[in-house]
Amino acid sequence: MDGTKAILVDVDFLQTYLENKGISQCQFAEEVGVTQSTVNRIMNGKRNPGGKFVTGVLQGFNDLSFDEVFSCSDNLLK
Amino acid sequence: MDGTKAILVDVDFLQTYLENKGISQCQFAEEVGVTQSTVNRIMNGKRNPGGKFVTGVLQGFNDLSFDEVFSCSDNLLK
DNA sequence: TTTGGTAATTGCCTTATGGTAATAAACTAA
DNA sequence: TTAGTTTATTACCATAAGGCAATTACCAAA
Repeated sequence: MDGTKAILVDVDFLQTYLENKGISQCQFAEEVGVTQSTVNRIMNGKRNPGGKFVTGVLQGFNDLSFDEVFSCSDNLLK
Repeated sequence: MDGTKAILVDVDFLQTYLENKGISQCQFAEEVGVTQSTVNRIMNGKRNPGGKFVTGVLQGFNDLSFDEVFSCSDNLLK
């Protein structure tokens, strides 16, 4: 909706990762330290991930790296 | 002030990097796409870097990586 | 059919990020 | 000394992230 920069999530990658590990959106939320509502909004492109989400993912899943999951680009929110 | 997770900046690293390159806080701010006030607040630990700052740094300075400049830990704000 | 787990959604609220001045202190060069 | 640059600070404001709670829909297993 605007041209501001934001951290983006590779939703497809994350989706696949979670499916392969059999982790539900709800479990994921808990591990990351945010609510299911927050995860869902981010996974469906209604919110950009903030510092709390990014940190939670990287701390909660040590096999994931910033560059794998996130990228830096322009805001794509609807 | 609280125990929430946030992205942190390696201020010493960034400070040194900018000094070595002879880049002022103001020039840096412009390159990153935020204001000098925002850069200053982040460099002095009064604000955590947000998505705009992180993205601006990584896009504006291709020789910098997320892992070099940032880390994921608990909020240290005063 | 009913239970249970999951994903999707939404309204309301709080807090954090970032902008916009504007100002002050410090330092350097002319 | 004065002008210019840089860093630090601050009050006020707008917007975005995230929580909370509740609801809906879907689908599989008992």
